[in-house]
Amino acid sequence: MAGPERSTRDRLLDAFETLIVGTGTRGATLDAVAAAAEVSKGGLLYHFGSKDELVEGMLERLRRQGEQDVEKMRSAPNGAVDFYLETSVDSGSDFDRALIAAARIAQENEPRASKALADLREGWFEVLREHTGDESLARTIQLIGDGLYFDDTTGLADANALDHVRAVLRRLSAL
Amino acid sequence: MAGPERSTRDRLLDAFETLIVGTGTRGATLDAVAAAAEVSKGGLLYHFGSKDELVEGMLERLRRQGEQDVEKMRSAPNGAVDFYLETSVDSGSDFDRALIAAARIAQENEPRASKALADLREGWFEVLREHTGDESLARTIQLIGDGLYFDDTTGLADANALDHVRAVLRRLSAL
DNA sequence: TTTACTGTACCGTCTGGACGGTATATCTCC
DNA sequence: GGAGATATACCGTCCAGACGGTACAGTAAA
Repeated sequence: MAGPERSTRDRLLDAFETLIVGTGTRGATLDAVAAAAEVSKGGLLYHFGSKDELVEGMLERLRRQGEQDVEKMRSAPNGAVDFYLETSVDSGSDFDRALIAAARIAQENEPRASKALADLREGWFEVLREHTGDESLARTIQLIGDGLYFDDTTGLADANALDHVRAVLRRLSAL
Repeated sequence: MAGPERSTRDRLLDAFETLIVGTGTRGATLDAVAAAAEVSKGGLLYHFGSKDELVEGMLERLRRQGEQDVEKMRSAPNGAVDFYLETSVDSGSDFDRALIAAARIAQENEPRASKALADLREGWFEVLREHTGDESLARTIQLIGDGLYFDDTTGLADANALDHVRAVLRRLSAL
């Protein structure tokens, strides 16, 4: 374990997200989060005074990760559209995990989580519109990305989905 | 209240779904479901011996509703594709509610819910492929539908989304 | 001395579920 | 036809355990 020495705070957020993704918010109890991060419950509550602060901390980190992702998307070698679609299927990255966790929380009627996701989506949309020069197409691509994400996180994944989408987009751009 | 006399069983399932959709599975406690259905907790447990049986009952009803929906889609006057897209945004129907509730449960690592949804999606896909004669396009349309659903249930809805999709599809069919 | 924890003990509330009871309708045997 | 048995559809209470959170004494390192 000579890794990059992840801070306890980050390990707690990692554990929180992983539990939410794996078992839903029900499974992400304070005890479970502390145990998964190999920290005592007292230790968890030292960093995050309540479950709500844990959520807040997670969303804050997501926003930072999101800004970086939009940057990467903007300068992706194979183009923004392909970058967006490719990263819409869960690759298991930290960012994917944070995104799925936030979506789960958003569905529980948490306006802060919905807001964070909406802001992120706006960032992606801007880049998609710039690169396609077409609002309708940009929105449609974003919906396809959402669909890929949804399927992935609901156990409905289809390995060939991305190829089908690419085929259709190729036909469109041939116009 | 001269209505069609919904059975207690159905009212319990209605309440269960409504609570899941509104507040996530956390909010759908036995007490809350019983109260919402205006039945005592004992009464609930008479019809569904455990929370698991409540889930089972819900999925069973969803399967029946799903079969009917595929029938309707098959013979929709404006075509199957438009029917599918239009019913992918939450109209507040019983079927929509059941579908959203099932998706929530599926995300909690419940293989039975994932299976029920996957079967349903297969039914829709068959019809989409028949009507488009194109597997890639059918899959892509299905992804767009999933995206519409996801956005709707995550508080990210965009009123014009459907119009943008229609515009893109029109361009495609012009080929 | 401050920071970053560990560990244990505890509290009030909520949760799933068990259980005993009740009202009413239907069926059974004489 | 009347007495009793049985089934159906519930009600309301109780309990053990889990949960979020508090409190606090101790520790090891910088």
